[in-house]
Amino acid sequence: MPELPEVETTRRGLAPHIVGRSVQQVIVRERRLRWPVPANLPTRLAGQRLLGIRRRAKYLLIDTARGSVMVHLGMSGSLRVMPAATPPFVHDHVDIVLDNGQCLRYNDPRRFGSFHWVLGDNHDLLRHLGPEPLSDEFTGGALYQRSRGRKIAVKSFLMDGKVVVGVGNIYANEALFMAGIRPDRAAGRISAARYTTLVSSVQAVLAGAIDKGGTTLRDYVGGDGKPGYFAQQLRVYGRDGLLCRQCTTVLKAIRQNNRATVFCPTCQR
DNA sequence: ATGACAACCTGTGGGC
DNA sequence: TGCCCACAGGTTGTCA
Repeated sequence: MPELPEVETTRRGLAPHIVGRSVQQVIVRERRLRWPVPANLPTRLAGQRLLGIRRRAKYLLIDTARGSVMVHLGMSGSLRVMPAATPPFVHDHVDIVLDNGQCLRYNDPRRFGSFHWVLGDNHDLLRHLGPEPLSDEFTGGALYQRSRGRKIAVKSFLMDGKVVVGVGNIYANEALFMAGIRPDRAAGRISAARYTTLVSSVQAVLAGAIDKGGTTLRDYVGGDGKPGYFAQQLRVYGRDGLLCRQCTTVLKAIRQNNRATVFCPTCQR
């Protein structure tokens, strides 16, 4: 479900409800996520005060004085704050019970998400991540250099977490449309100038989506339980067979690495 | 090193 | 109505 804007929206929604609170207990109903939920997580977390909540790529890091809980929402995960007494619904796998009668509840039908306990952000899953897309390190020049000699399609290149983090299928499609670049063009055959445009497009699309509270296609809700409204702004994703909003050409769908790609054959070259 | 692909899961929607 | 298949917002690991 979530790409970077949805994770960031979740982070912003949760922060006011959990930061400063202490953890009373942790209830793990289902350990079998992408990786098993660490057996010592409840012990590590119980009694700790939550000092802050950060995001790195699509990971959420909830800090305590002893270490941090690292949560990934995978494809279908969500985190919500609710009264701890709320009866658990199907796929409610983890509760972090707070000291005010509320709890932070993790739901994930597909169980592609994960929980880790990390110290000092030293974790293999964080180690090899590329730059944040909304940071100064994400530049056209860097993309251009890194792409030389690569035959991989530019869309796949853009979705490679070692190149830049947080750009998933929806926003890769949208950013390439905005930049006027065909998703199936070889990454190594795109000019420096066009990569500069692409960086701006990625940033504009992600920032715009964060501003709208993310994209709700089916059932995504942020930490405050509200859906996102970016779906109304989508130019190509999910619009194959419909007309390009810019030139009225019929949008074309292809599959790349078994993911849906939609683009305008006229506007994107 | 690179790039294509399978794998991990459940739920939903379309076609028949 | 029911059944089967394709597909869904992600990422890692394997293989050629």
